[in-house]
Amino acid sequence: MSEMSKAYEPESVEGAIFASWTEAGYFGQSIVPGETPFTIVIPPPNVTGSLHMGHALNNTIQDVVIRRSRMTGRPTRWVIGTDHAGIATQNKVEQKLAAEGLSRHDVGRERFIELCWEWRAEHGSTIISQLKAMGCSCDYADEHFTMDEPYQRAVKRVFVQLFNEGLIYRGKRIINWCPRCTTALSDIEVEHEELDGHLWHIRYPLKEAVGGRDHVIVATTRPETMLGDTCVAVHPEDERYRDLVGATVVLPLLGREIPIVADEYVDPAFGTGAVKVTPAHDPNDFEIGERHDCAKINVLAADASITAEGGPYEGLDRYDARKRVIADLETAGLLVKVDDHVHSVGHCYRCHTVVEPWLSDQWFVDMKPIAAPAIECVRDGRVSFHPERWANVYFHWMENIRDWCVSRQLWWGHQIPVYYCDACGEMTASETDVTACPKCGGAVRQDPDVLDTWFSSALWPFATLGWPDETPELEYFYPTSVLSTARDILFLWVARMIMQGLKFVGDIPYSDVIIHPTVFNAEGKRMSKSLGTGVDPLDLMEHYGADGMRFGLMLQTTGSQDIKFAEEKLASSRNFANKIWNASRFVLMNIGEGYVPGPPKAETVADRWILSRLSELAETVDLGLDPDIARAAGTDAFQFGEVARSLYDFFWNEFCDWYIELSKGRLAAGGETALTAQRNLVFVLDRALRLLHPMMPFITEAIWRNLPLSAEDAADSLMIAAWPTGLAGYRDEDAEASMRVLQELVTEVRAVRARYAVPPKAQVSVIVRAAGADAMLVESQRHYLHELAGVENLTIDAAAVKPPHAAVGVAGGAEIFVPLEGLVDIAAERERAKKDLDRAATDLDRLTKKLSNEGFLAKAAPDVIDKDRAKATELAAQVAKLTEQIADLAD
RNA sequence: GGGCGAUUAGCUCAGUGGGAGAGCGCUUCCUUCACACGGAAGAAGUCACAGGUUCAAAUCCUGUAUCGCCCA
Repeated sequence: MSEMSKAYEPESVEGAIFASWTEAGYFGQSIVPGETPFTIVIPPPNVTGSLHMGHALNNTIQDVVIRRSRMTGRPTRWVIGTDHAGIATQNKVEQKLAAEGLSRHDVGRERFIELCWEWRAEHGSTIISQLKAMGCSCDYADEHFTMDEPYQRAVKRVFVQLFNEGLIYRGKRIINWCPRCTTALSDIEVEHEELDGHLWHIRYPLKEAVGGRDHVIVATTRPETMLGDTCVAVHPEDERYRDLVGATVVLPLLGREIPIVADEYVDPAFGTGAVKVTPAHDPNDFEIGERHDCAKINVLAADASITAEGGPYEGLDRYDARKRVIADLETAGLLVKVDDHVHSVGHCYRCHTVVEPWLSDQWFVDMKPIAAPAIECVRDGRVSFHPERWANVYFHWMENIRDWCVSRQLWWGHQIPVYYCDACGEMTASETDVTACPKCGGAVRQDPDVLDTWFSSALWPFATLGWPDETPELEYFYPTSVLSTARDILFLWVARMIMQGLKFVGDIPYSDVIIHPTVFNAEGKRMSKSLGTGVDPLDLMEHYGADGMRFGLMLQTTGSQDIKFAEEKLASSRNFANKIWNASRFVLMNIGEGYVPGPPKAETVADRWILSRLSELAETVDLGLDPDIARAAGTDAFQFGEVARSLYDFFWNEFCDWYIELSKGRLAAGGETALTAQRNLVFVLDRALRLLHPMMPFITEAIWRNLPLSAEDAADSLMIAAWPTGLAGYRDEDAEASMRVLQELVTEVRAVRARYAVPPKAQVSVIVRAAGADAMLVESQRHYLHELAGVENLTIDAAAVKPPHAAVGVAGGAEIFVPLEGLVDIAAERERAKKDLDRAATDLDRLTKKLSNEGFLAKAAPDVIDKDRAKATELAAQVAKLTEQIADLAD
């Protein structure tokens, strides 16, 4: 493969590799009877969206898991598609219309929906193509959309069944209203933010004085809502107001007469202890109003301007109305004081407009009966969260669940399948279109509202597999295996998918939920396109390659709930890709024409060592990526950061830095020696590329196709090649211990060379003072010292004497002398040796104390004591040697 | 108000009972034959703070501080 460039160039590789996967049809996986499938449904990205860092991370995670699974031979399916995103899509199309000076009302509902479909056809595949650029191995041929015709059937089926079971109802309630989107929102679509505001104290005059008092003072954060006040409430036990209960107040500005009521809800310690009650504009006031039978006067229109109920303030925007109300109260001498006050204000999660609690007719799902089994399946372990702590967040929300407002005053979405008969008042829910009232035969009209987008996306894990039909896909792939998502989606989606899956399919939607960290920018701020604090994954892929971006993200994916995005990790990942490329280039360049593939042979210590290290790596990767293996081992699954680091360390610090270097001499030797070295290099590289593939699919595929493999190892593509197994037998503690000593020896000699600036090509003589097993070990590694440290004459002698002009060092049980006539600075050597001695003596001291501690000897694990004893023995020897060396260096 | 997370080298972070680690940055040396997106050697930490448990604590417990997130 002489055509391999000197540096890895992702842009010249990625497109062709992806095209080859597509052409070979590796993405779509069909049913294989008898095999256990592995399935992931993508959390459907918003159809209006484009790839952001959260997507990049989440989809890398899914691809890593699914690629590994595919290589283990399980039939895999990664279901892909997008979400119709009611509010967001409607906003996009309305913006387009606004540019032409039109509103959706100008074009009408039917045409508007057509325009939404057109918009989707034009822009809806953006994010899918970006997933392809990332290398994601989704089943692209089976793309879904939450407004597809079959999907619409699923939504209707769910709605009608819930309706018929009495679990969906219509009611006039206080809901969260976004006056910009002009729709209701559910509680969890409202984002609360602490804002600096004021607490206005307002004098409400009594109609008739009571006990000499002619007014009551109320405190409010929202003075404009006084236009809708229908009572004033005080706590029943509040002595200050007891005699005022039952009295009548004349509402300032409007003159409406309203009662003073006593209600337990009022907190006597807040404000003045007397609160104005606006039942149509506050959920708590609504409750008070219900208890005391007060009127509910709606003073806000859908756009948050004042209605005719607001008298002279009609037509004013809510904030202008506030200013006018305050000014008028002040003029009237009714504004007592204004305090600064921090309070929590709800904002629309889509457009960040301040939402209004608003009284209106909406559809609700009764959640408690559906929630119970969904709590149970997490309690009993059928569904696991990763990290585990998210289960507690889930429980807390599910156990305090409130009814879900599912109607939205939008046009784009699933129109509520309920039909009203004006003649007899009958209300019919139906999966099929209703044209006449089933009761009286009169004309019907369908409810104009649509369902919350999340209502439909909650069905995603089974609606994408064909439900409500009993398809073979549903039978085979459901329940799915893993769901990966961000923590802010836990309630919006995960909880609801579990509830709906259990309710409608009778089984959990997936067994493992990954809650991945949130990606923040380098300053720890939320990434936002509008604030310009975001980073575009496409730019990152251009700079670092898709693999570099993926691997850099995986390095940062730890158990922490936040990632402060570190671009330098992507840079080091790009460098890592280049390292992989060049190490592979080296291996391929050193395989001759006549190379015959064959199995590896653990011939040398280095061979045994690298195979042992490879074996441990494979185990780490399996534990980190396979939830079943992790469960069996009792460890936490999905350790992406640890897996990435292990791969990096193995490939760079072990395979490249040591094993490849140690193989150079053998390759040069030719014959059988070279052949064994070649086969071992190919074997380790092959297995390493397989293990790396899920995280770095492009570069590993590009290299792997050029490896000369035996028939049993070969495959058409790395993507479908076998996942490494059966490496456990290569574990070899002795080889690892020997290599540690060699590495110490080499590092010592190199350090001497660096200290005295010995030219790279110059050979040095080394005298090692060692006896017994230590001497044999060094002897066996004689040639390695030559190759790795430039050692020409190696003398191993138990009775060696330090030459006069020599640098000194200690490695394991051996002493090293490097004679450097004319170069050695005796005083500097002595200082350095003293420093080493200090360190060794301190460690030895600590260990000696520990080993003479009876508590330690009595209670510590035997292997810990043995280890410490061995260490103490070695340290004692080192101290003796260093002491002697220092004495020698005196002359 | 309740819950969760974080606090370890200049920066970003691993490490969850038994020798303080990585990447980036920094210092010195090296274009040697896979790679300068590289190699070799090195400097650098009161593991936030205070108690406690333990033979042994960065790691477990309690509390405090600071920062962040979620819920009410």
